[in-house]
Amino acid sequence: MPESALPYRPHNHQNCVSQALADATAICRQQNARLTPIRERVLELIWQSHKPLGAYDILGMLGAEGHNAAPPTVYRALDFLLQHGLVHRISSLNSFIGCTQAGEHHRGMFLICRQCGNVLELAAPEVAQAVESAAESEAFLPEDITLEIAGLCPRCQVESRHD
Amino acid sequence: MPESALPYRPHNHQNCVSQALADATAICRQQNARLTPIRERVLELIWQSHKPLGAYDILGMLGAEGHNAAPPTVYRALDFLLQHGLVHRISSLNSFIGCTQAGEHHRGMFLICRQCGNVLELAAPEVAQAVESAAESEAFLPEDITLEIAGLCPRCQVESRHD
DNA sequence: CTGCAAATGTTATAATGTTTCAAAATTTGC
DNA sequence: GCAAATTTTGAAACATTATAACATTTGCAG
Ligand SMILES: [Zn+2]
Ligand SMILES: [Zn+2]
Ligand SMILES: [Zn+2]
Ligand SMILES: [Zn+2]
Repeated sequence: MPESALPYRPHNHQNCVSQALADATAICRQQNARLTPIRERVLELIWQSHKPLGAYDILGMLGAEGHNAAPPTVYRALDFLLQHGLVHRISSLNSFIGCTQAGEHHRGMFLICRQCGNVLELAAPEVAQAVESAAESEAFLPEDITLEIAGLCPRCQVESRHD
Repeated sequence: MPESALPYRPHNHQNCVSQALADATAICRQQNARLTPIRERVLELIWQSHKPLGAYDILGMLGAEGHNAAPPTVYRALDFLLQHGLVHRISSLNSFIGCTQAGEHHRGMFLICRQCGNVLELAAPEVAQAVESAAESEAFLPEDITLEIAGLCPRCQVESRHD
């Protein structure tokens, strides 16, 4: 059993945030995209934790800090961040999470703890490979893969045995 | 390249419907569950094609045939059908599709054509295996797998080359 | 028949996401 | 620098998807 992955144990999360923002800045510069204040702030809010946020959660947070935004503001920022591979959308939760592999070409796979709500993004190339070969066996041309695993993270498994 | 799977080519679709309804009847009897007229009708509507239907599509169809139902009626029927493994929910589309392997224990994988809208459900045990072993490598206990592949079906690939 | 539990009806409301048009900011060509 | 073009943001209304709460009906066991 591996050392527990970041979301599931205490860590200096400020590092996660700073790193994500620095990466985003670099990626946007490289792609000639504008990481405007709103977009950056939304990204930062999403990175507040390893739990996904809904668009209206973000909207509420922006409101609480005085920036009275309407839904399109948030959805546009999210679209931008999705477009540039800085966040992922978790379909099964209607929510959004920071990408831990921004910049790299990848197909995310998400381990979602139903207990604590934390999400771990895995690269899982062998899964992507299996998916692609299954699709190919049906002559299907895959473009976008949604792969979300709900279950119990290591920590919450332990806790659930303490009852 | 395999023979094109059912959704992507002409076939006697009435067979699909009858089979699905017969299976549902058998499964419900076996599980002591009541396949009431509304539930059966919703299942039949979903099976009208191999394209997923939204809850409000179903609601509209029920309305058109004189049964003036409200949203909870449809969502309750859908919950029942989900519970008993007779339909699947496609998270990325907020819609529902008939299960082609009702009764068998399985984790569905869905190939969704973005052009024609048809959905093919695959068993893909080797993908499930890869997913489970990736989860295990993180000491994660998977319970529910959402695996939806959007792309182009064989037919629509051919058509898109005719432009 | 009677009483209980499951299923359905009904109304209202919550949560999520989009369209549209106007205003402001930023970039581009000169 | 400056005007035009483009991108971004603001704002209001609206559309879609889903649930809560409570009343009523139905099916069934005793
Ligand atoms: Zn962190
Ligand atoms: Zn957990
Ligand atoms: Zn068919
Ligand atoms: Zn197609």
